[in-house]
Amino acid sequence: MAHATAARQGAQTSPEDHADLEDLVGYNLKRAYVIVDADFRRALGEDGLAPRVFSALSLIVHIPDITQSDLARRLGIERSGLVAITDDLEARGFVIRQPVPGDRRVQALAATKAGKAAYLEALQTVRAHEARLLSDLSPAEAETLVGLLRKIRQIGD
Amino acid sequence: MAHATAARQGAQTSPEDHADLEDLVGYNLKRAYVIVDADFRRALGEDGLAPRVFSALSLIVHIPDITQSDLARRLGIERSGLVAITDDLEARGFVIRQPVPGDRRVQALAATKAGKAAYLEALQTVRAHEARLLSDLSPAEAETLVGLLRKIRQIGD
DNA sequence: TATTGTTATACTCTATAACTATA
DNA sequence: TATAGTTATAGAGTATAACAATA
Repeated sequence: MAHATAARQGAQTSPEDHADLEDLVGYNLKRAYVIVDADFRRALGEDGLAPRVFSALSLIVHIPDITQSDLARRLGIERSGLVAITDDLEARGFVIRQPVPGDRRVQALAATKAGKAAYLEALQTVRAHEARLLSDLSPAEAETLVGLLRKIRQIGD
Repeated sequence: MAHATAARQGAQTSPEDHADLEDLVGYNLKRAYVIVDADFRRALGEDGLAPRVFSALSLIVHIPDITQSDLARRLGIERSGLVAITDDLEARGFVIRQPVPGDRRVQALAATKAGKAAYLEALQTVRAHEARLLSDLSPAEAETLVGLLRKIRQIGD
């Protein structure tokens, strides 16, 4: 049925009109994401924090003694994916895994002094990167963009 | 210098405030992208077109005899990445590689009848997926979102 | 039985570099 | 020399499934 409808519409589609793709939210979302992601990595440098590592560090700094499971849930990724991220942060001396009294399965993540300082420095770099990348958007537009993206995020819960 | 500034701000940051991350465009962009990408794949099914294959097919349908190099440039990826995409579309019988008279290095890509029909059917599925995912956004908001994402894309040129 | 952290494994997407055949 | 398509390869990022320790 969908096929027949599609075929019927096909007769009306001119070959030169390629607005299809450019009008899709998903396509624009991905293209924008790729640009922002690449610029983030460029801004933080070859040996800098990867986006996902920066995000994890941010939550660890702000939520003391967060567990890996909780962190994974908040970041929207699987628990198993957090191991490499935590290893990365631990190897840099930014985070330590701490035993939790009362539940020996759990390891609480805590940012070290160096980790907190590194986070705040990275945050400034990230904010500069975003300011540069969003220079064509007014502050109001940037806020609108974040609000609209959050609406999409809420549906995906 | 940036370090000293960051350290100074650190003293003012309360541990409970984790607006940092949630206010960053990049973070929201990625989270939204992940959701839309996953729903796209779900909508088109296990053996359906992957997002990048759908995008390529869209351009091939709309720009007859486009070359792979041109297509790669328009999609913002490397030439080498297009080989697998073209192989995929060719294996499905949706696209053929055609020799171009006058330059034997080039292979023009052309959508078959089946390819055109499959594209239009997929487009309907994609539009339904986007309508579902963007149900919390008004048509005006969706348009605003696309406009803002395009502004980001333009900077990354 | 369920949960936490972990490992092993595989898959997608992408890039870089080098090759070939042409130009 | 330069370009189009291709191959080989590697590196992120992610998921799934299974495991040991613990609850």
